[in-house]
Amino acid sequence: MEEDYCPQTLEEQAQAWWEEHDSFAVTEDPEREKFYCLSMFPYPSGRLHMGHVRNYTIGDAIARFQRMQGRNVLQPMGWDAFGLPAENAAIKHSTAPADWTFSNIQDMRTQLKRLGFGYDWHRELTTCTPDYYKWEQWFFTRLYEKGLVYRKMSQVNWCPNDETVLANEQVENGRCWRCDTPVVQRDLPQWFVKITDYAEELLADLEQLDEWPEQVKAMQRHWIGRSEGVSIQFALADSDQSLTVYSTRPDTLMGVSCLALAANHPLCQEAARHNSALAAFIADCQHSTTAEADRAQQEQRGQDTGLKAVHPLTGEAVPVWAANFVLMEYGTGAVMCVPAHDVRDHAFALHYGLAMPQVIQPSDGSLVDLDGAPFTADGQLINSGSFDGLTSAAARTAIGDQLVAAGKGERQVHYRLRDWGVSRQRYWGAPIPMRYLEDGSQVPVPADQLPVSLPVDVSLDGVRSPLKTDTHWQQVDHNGQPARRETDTFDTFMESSWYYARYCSAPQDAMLDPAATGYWLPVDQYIGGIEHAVMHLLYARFFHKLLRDAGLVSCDEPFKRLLCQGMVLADVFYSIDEEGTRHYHSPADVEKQQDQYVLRDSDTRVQHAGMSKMSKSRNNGIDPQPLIARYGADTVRLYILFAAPPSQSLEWSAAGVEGAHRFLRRFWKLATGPLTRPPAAPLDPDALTPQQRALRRRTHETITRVSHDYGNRLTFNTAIAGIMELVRALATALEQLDAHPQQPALLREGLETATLLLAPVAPHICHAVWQKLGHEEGIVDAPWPQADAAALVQDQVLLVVQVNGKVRARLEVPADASRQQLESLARQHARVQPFLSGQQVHKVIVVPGRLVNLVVGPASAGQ
RNA sequence: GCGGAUGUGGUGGAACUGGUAGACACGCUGGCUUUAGGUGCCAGUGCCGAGAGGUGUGAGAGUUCGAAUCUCUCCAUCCGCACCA
Repeated sequence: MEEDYCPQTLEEQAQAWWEEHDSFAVTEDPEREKFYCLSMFPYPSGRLHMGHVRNYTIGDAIARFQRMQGRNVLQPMGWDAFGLPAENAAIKHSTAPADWTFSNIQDMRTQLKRLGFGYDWHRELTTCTPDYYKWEQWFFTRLYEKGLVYRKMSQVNWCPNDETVLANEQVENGRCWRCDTPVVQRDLPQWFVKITDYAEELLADLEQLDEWPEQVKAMQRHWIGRSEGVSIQFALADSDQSLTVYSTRPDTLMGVSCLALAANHPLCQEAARHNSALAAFIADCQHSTTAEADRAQQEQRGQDTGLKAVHPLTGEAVPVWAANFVLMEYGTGAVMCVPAHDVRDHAFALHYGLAMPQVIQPSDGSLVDLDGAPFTADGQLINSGSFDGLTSAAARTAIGDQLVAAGKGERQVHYRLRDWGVSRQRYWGAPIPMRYLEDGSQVPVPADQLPVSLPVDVSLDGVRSPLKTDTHWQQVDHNGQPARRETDTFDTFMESSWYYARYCSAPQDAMLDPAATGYWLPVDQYIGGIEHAVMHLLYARFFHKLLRDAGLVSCDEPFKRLLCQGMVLADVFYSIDEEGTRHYHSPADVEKQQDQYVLRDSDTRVQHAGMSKMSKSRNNGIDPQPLIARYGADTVRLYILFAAPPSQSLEWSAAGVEGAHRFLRRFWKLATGPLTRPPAAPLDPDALTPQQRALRRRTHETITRVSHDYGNRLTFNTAIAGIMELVRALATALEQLDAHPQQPALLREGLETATLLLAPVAPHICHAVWQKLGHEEGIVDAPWPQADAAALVQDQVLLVVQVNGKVRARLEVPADASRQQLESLARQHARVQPFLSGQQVHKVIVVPGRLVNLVVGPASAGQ
């Protein structure tokens, strides 16, 4: 009767069964409660890695669990198919990005199917196909007409040797990754979407998202960065121009020692024409990347422009500097420096010997040593003329009022959030649907001429986008006038901002079907990596509100509940060749010899660069395929969920996969043994022995625990541990199968329960077991087990007795014992007595059902 | 630099609400089974100690009858920082 556990055969059969029954195809059914379970779709990089496996296993387990709860579950899958790696691969392997991408999709789809994920493949979408990006282009032209899209100059990383734009990722230590040329910043006209118009709503609606992790909402709040302050005008001496700065600390206005401008601020550029030192400084500032993380770590540098501003309240002259830490893209490109009361300004002033007037003192009047550190807290004003003595808060009002009255200031709400730049100077993306007429004006492509298809039969020279060199493609007729196409493509965050809605239905003649989105949205459970906590999730929330305002969706937020899984980390190894280029090596090819890492089968030493998330660019993805081939999909799924709770990051190691597989073998052995025979006598809970009642309680406690872990906590590791305990208890009890007439039915109930509880995680083996237990219907549609309250009742509970907080005894006590009884049982216990002799009990803490703590001390006459 | 997180045995982790630290696994040690084995089963396994007991959750302080859990300072690692996705 028993047979060997053979996952390869069994998993193929289960998958064939699902395929045959089209088990995961769903349609809208207003009679049933819907559940939309969505995992972030992958970039088709070639092979799945363990990060994908983790993400999709979590999603599939949730989807299957919700389905067993009786819900109408939608779980789709697709491909975030535009992006930079396709261009790099195309250059490296001389293929077209489209061919490479579609071939990767084939491979990865096969891998996903091999893992047994229950997707409705009828809804599969691929963002690089015109039937998808057509609607994105259409929507962009609607936004343009609504005034939510504009074009302005913005900086990019530029390689002067290759004459091409570089992504931040393609800049290594300020140099081009291909030719090692120092990168410079360059201004290009680019398209922006006005996300700042929605800043307030994006911030306020975070309050609605009570099933999002607090940390993610905190990150989004900081990213949006709402602040209240005053914009202050400084006139320029000997000029009719003026400078505007924004400050949240107008109370420090009397402590301004200079204004600082971005190097590419127009006034700086102008001043540099007669100031060679300044011109040199500005040129030097161009040798920097646009990445804010890099800039923030650069040494602060500045240069006096020679210009003088006029303090708006005192009329005193204030020097104007150029500084590398001021961004033209952010705010007005100018800030006021108050070295005594701001950390960054303090460092800057120390470095350049600028004045550091103190205008705030601590409220308690204590002295501060400004040579050491600035005083950044609120306090009381000094050296501020008529404002002396005011608190910071009062001074912010008073100084603000005075500036407003004088017409030199305005109260403003500012956001750190900047408008979304969607232009990319790359080939492999959705063409931006705009045209330029000969008079220089810009027009959107008319709806009936969409999509603007991306030519796919191209070869890449490694540097320039084929769109930029194809003058034939660029020429287009616009209502009888010659026009030129926009050659930039969209940021790929555009595609990933609305795919979740397109899954609901993909009409040929519309972007979305409001009836379908009305039924399915919002997504009930969204699962993806914590690396997307801000950008993707904020852009998608923004896009959703745009869709709502266009009447295409009806809710305010796209994702009801969010699970951010922690990264799966792997070691990063690299070597550097004679030309100084860094090559990343897969951890699978590296082995440790003594204290060195070397490439397998060679003597080449490699450097270890710590651990990081699995990525194509660092070549540290771990392919699940060898593990699936050896152990089967169920083992891989079980292991990745068992290894850690989903939200925690996980340093990849295959140690322990064996244990997961061993458990499935044990489970299979239990399930295919004598318990496949239907029990002769039905279960009668009243006829059980105390020992049998204990086993039944364990079965039902496991139902409670696992249901809570799957449904509420999303901690699959603890759920699996619970199932393992139950299976072990059943296997032990199986030895007494014929000892009692109730035993077969009792064990049968336990086994069926374990099978149902394990099904969301290891669906193939559970599918097979369910059939062997005689069920006609697939376990995918079996109802989730319910705990029997009567089985959960305990009449004895464990009581812990502590003396001064240290555990001295454990004893079984009646569950309904009173506080007095518990205290007395504790005091009388033989193992407790020695710790009480000669001591006086000062205090007794009784926590019913848990513990008694006796607080004792020396018996003294005085007390 | 800024923002967010994490830190518990040799290893992954558990302890859900301030109340038994180390569940469940991996590994290791010993034993049994098997012609043999990389299979299966049983027992042990935080550290110190013969034991009684002591001690222990990154480091240091604090609150509490009681702290892995709360507060403060510090250290390390990971994620994000707007053109990787």
